[in-house]
Parts: sequence; structure tokens; C-alpha cells
Amino acid sequence: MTPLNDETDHRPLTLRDVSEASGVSEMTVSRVLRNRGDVSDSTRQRVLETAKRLGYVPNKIAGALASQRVNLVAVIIPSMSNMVFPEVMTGISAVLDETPLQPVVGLTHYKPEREEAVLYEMLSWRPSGVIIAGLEHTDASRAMLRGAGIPIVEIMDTDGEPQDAVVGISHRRAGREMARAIIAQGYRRIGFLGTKMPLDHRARKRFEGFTEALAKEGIEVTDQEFYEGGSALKKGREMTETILTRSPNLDFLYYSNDMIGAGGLLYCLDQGIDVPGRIGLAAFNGVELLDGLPRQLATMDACRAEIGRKAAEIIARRALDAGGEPPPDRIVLTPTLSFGDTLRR
Amino acid sequence: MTPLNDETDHRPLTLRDVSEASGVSEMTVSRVLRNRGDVSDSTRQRVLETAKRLGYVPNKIAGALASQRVNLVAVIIPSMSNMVFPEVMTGISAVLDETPLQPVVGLTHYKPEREEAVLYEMLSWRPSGVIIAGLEHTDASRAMLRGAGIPIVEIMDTDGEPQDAVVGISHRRAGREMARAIIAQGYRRIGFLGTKMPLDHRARKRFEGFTEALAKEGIEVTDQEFYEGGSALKKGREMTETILTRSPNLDFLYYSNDMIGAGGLLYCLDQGIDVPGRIGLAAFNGVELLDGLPRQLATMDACRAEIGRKAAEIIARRALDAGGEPPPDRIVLTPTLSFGDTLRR
DNA sequence: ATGAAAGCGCTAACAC
DNA sequence: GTGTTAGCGCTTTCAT
Repeated sequence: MTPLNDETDHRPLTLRDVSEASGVSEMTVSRVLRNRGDVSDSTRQRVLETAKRLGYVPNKIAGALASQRVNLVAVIIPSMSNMVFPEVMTGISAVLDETPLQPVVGLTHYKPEREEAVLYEMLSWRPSGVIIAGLEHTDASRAMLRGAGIPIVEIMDTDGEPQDAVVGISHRRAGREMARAIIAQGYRRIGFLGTKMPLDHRARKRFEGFTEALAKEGIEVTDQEFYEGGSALKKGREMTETILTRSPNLDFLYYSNDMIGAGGLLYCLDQGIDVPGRIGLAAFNGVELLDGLPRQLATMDACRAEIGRKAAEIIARRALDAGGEPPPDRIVLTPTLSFGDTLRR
Repeated sequence: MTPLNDETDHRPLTLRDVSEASGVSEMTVSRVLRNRGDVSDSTRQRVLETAKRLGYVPNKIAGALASQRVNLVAVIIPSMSNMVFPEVMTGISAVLDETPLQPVVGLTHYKPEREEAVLYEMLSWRPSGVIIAGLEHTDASRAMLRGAGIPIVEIMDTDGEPQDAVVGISHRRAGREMARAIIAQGYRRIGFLGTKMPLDHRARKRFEGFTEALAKEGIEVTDQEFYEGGSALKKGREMTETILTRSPNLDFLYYSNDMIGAGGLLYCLDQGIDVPGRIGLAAFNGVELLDGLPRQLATMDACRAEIGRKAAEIIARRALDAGGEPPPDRIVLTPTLSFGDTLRR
């Protein structure tokens, strides 16, 4: 039996090694390993056995260069630490797992210049498609996206002009609808609690839609409070205490995300504040975590997994030019408002 | 001015295009773009300007094939949905961001055969190193790791034999220490709540260490309860209710992770159960989320960010053969026990 | 300081 | 069914 890859020799095995060890041409070995073209059963067996015995791992770099095909999909998102993007990833993976395509993630931390760098880096690997969060990008990023010549799907947000395809929800509308629901229930002195992130365009648009709908009813946000860093749950508690101390007459608190909303809810329960009688609460995202809280927080789901799925489908269809109806280039999902136990009705 | 990359022609630009447009050889363009070797300032300027104007993005595939160098580090972990691995990633990124190396993540979902597939896939891109969670792998995976000829760091767990380097904590010891602390405080009728995951070896080892230390004092786990899927916080609530209904005489509950522990804590508070008087609670991980709870849950931190940092340092030192003292091949971190408010002392 | 030639490991296209 | 040839777009090495 031919010895296994010699431990002292650290040159990785090549197709040629398998070819020589099995007495078959490199080309045929390549065909076997990719299940391409006709190969007799006997040679196929021999090649597979040899490749396995030697521990051959194909070199995708060479393969990609020769075939001009890279089965990678660049996924560019702000962060993995809040619960929203992991769920988007789940949706993307669920779809791509059925294809030869593979997601590769790059993180921007909500910084446009980092997004630009990450995009450049990923495009230099010549992926089959790009899924990127948001519609706001630097000029250079937009130029790269346009020039890449591959399918691009911008996700999460539909309030703006996409470069190519887009899948998401309207955050302005989400903010407006929440405001309307709050007003309809008779709340009038409304506080807003959010993150200090001027570059989180989705949160900004929700807030804009929110204030816009309030303004239509002649109402203004009574007080606001912002945070950055740290445990969002804890910050939610602290901010709630701060804002209620400063503006004790507030009768509603709208949080820009569920985690701080959950903190606020726990704080109110601790303090024995009557929710939603004395004060109502609502947030945004619809994260699973909320299920475990003592009360259900009012929220609006962001359709995260669905966005991931749809985006991946667009990439898959276009990159693999699978037959059938091509998916539309613009998919606007509709978030549902859950009243939970913290928004009376 | 030469026109920008023609929109109708979707062939990506090559070094040759930049070479022709700038009137400099491909080789010199390459040198400029990589800051290698001596290039006169005038040509450097001209090349950079041309590359930018054309929107040239280098092809790393070709570059990697020619140079036999890939600045990618494969990171293979079970999941991103619990809070533990995102923090490990933060540690890894913090270190790699200072180097030319870049992490690429693959997810196994705690399935050995998936780990094998992911590893194969990643190795086929010829990364500069591998960081992989756990010490338990299929035979084929171990063969691949050994044969890859690149630095390998197994992380999280130190109870076993690594292929190469290892950074982590002893989960057996973590379980033992928690058991000793619980016994020392006089608790005797102890329940265990965990996940239905025979393949989560770290959780298994913690449990083994836990029961082993109890056994030394002649104590056995009185009752246990397991869950799978769904919101961990909610499951923690439900399981706690179930186990306390079935075994009302329990005086301590040990949870295999913080999220279900937090659910259990919220349940006990809801029910007005005296914690830690009537019943004590403890969990594992030290996740940030716990900071926002009404009471601090007793837990043991898993040194997640530190593990990521140390692992990345080992890879960076070895792959870039930076000078200086090479880090040791085996780093055993010591988790700290936080008593919080749910384990009396 | 710059260029020319050779080749990285594989696959497309074409023979046989 | 199998083999041969010619690159893929870069970088290495060596020449100038």
C-alpha cells in the first residue's frame, strides 16, 4: 500500500499525485472528483479510492481560476451580536444549503469605510453574488457593486434606490404604523429610547416615520434617551429609569430595539408600574428572546429569516441561472404588529 | 479621460488593463498595488491613479495561486445563535485585525459529519491556519487537520488530546468547582437542567465533572430535565416549572447555560420563590445578558473573548512567523465563579 | 527601477 | 471513455 501523505513533506497533494498513484490522467481524476462527464465505473472507483487513501483535498483556488467560477456568496452585514443578523443568516443558509453556493460573511460594524474595505476584500475573491445590508453606501462602494458584474441584493430596507435587487421592509412605514397604533390606544405623552448610532439608517428611518405619524396628529415626542455599548438589556433598564425620572408624566415608551425594550419592561415590573395601564411599551424586531419574558412586549417583527431566504433565492436563481420564473428584483415584506401585553387595545 | 469600466462589458478588469492604461508593465503595476520592491514615485502615482480610475479590484484567486499564500484563517464553530461563539469571534477578530489575516467562519451545528464537510470545504481554499471548536472530531477530520500542514488551534476545551495547539478551559473542572461551591453552601437536593445534545461535549464534560464532585460527597443529582430547540429563555421557564412540580423538594437548580438559567430565575421571581433561600440557582457562561436581569444569576465565565484572542495570536505568530517568543501550544484558562444573588454564601 | 519568462494547480475545449 | 493542449490572472525569479 502506498504510504499516506508523508508527514515530513508538507507540500499539499495535487491532482497530479492522485493521477500518478491511480495511473489515470489528471483530467480523468478531475472529472471523477467533480462528477462531470462520462467516466467508467471501474476507473471512478479506483480514483475515488486513491484520492481518499492519499487524503487529497482539491485546491479550489486553482479550480476557481481555471473555471472562472467561485461558488461563494459575499454577505456583508453590520454585526452578529444583536439577534437580528444571525437570523438573516439562518434564512440565507437554509436556501444556499440546497445549492452549491456558500455564504461568506463580512462585518462592517455600521461603519461605511469598513463596509467599503470589506466589500473590496470580498470582491477580490470574485464571488458569485453579493448580499449586503442597507441601501446607503459610499460612492466607491456603489461603484464597486455596479462594476462587479454579479447579482447584488441589498437587504433589510426598501426606503431608497437599490443598485440592483432589494429585499426588505419599509422602516419608515414600520415607525409610522407603530405610532398610529399607539395614538389609537389613547397614549399621548410618548418617550423614545434608542441607540446613539447616526449610521444605523434603519433605526433612523423608523424614528422618522414614527415622529412623522405623530406630527400628523399634532403630537411630538415628549422626551428621548440614547445609549451606546454595554449590555442592551441593562441599558434598557437604566435608560427607562432615567427617562421616567426626568419625565414622570410619560404614558408610553417606544424602544428602537427589543433588547432595550425587554430591559425597560423588566424595570417597570420591578418597580410595580402598571403596564400597559399607567404606561405602555413597544419595541421593534420580534426577537425570540421576548417569548421568555414575564409579559409579552409589543413589537413589530422585521421578517429577518424571510429576508435572508428571499435574498438567497434571488442570488441562487441568477447565479446558477436555474430555470423557472426569475424572482422579482424588489421584494417588500410587511411586518406584523404584535400588541403583546404592553400596548393596551 | 479613458472611460470607466464599460458597463456593457462585464469581464472584470485585470492587471493587464491597468498596465495598458498606465503604460507600465504588469509586473510594475503588481508591485505598486502590493507595496513591494522599489518603484519610482512618479510611476507609483500614475499606476495608483489609473487603478482607481478604472475601478480595478485585484483577483486574489490568481494572486493566491501564484504566491501560494492565502491570508485566510478558517474558524470552525458549532453555531452563532447562542451568545458564546460571537464573543469568541470578537476576540479572534480583535487580534487578526492587526494582521493581514482574515477569519472565515464555518458552522457545524454540533454535527460531526457537517464539521467534516465544512473542514474539507475550507481546507480546499488553502487557509493559513485553522481554529476549530472542541477536541472531538471524526477520524477523517483528524486526518485532514494533521495533513494540512498549517497551524491548527482547537479551542474551548482542554480535556483531551489536541492535534496541535489548544486554548480553552477544563469543563470537567468547571463542573466540579460549581458542585463544590453548591455543596459548601449547604444545598443537598440538586436538580440539573440542560440541553438534549449528546454531541455538545463541553456541556457533557461539565455535567460529568459536576456529578463526579457530588459523588465524592455522597450526593446524587436528584432530578434532571432536558430541552431542545425554541427560545432558551422560555424553555428555561418551562423546564423549571416542570422539574419543581415533579420534585418540589429540590433546593438547588444547576443549568447548563445562562439563557435557560435566566428563564429559570425569571420563573422563580414570578412565582415569588425565595432565591437563594428556598432554592439556589446557578448556570454557566457569564453572558452579558445576565447583567440586565433583576437579580444576578450565579455563573462561571467561559473566558470566551480571551480564548478567541489567544487562539488568533497562536495562528498569527506561526503563520506570519513574526519574531519574538512563540506562544505556548497549550493554554488552559481559569474561569471565575460569580456567586451573584442566587447562590447564598 | 523595470521588464520577460515561467509556472502556481486546475479545468475548458478539443482530439482520439 | 479518456487524453492532450492551452490557458485562467497573477507572482516569483532572474535579467537588464
